[in-house]
Amino acid sequence: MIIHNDNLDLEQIANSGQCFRWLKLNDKEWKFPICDFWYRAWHDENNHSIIYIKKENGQEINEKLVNDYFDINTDYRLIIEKLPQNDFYLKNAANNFSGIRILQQNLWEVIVSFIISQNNNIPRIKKSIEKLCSAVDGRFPMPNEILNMDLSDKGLGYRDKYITDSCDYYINRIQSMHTPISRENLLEIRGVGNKVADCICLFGLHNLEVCPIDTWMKKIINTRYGGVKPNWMKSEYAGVFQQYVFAYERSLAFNRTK
DNA sequence: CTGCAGGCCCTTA
DNA sequence: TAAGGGCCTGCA
Repeated sequence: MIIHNDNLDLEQIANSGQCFRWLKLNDKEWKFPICDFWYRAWHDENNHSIIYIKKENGQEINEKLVNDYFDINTDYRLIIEKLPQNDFYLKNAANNFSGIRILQQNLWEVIVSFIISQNNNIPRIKKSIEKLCSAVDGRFPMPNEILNMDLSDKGLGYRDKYITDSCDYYINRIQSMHTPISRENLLEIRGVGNKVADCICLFGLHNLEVCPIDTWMKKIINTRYGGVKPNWMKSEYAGVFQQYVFAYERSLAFNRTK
């Protein structure tokens, strides 16, 4: 399968922090899961806008499934055009990370992943998720499967009770819900506070207007905007803009420590 | 050895 | 409504 898109960069997406199960295979190839199956993708050597994708098991690809995952129906170029033109910091961030997209990942996986992410670092988050998956043959476990697991060896720390709580909540409430899941619903889960709920809304429910405020965003508000939350954080595509400045600020910090 | 990492819960005031 | 301590664990 071939995708042609100017606003899709595998490296930028993999490092954006919205997904924890992407694997870098070599200089150019990435491996990632969509709906219980693994895929592999790489950019054309001569044209970065061309992305080749194949399924690991060699089966034919359901192209709609992959297009939905990469949110191909959303035009990120148009979103970037909408950002405030007088905000040079945000413009610079968007220009440097215009290949980031908001993936449409499985809601359940997003819920668990971001509960694990609280007060945690990325290597350890990935390790915990990997251990959960390896208990069920490498796919992401369903709530009832997690409830049947021994969680003590998954490196979850004090979050283990939050995970079992979310399993109960998913089985008893979310699965049978007739109306769309709301932020208030998510906050009912023990271990889900404002920030985690926002991440689930953005990455699991694809609410692009939601802008999670984490320690990086707080730092950005303080150092770049004089302690006042800029209006774009409350705009229609605040979640997308958040991804741009998040990646940008982290790249600056990374270069400083090198 | 501390400090802390993409917070949240719980208790106080 | 706000402030502060405690929390699992691994890595710098």
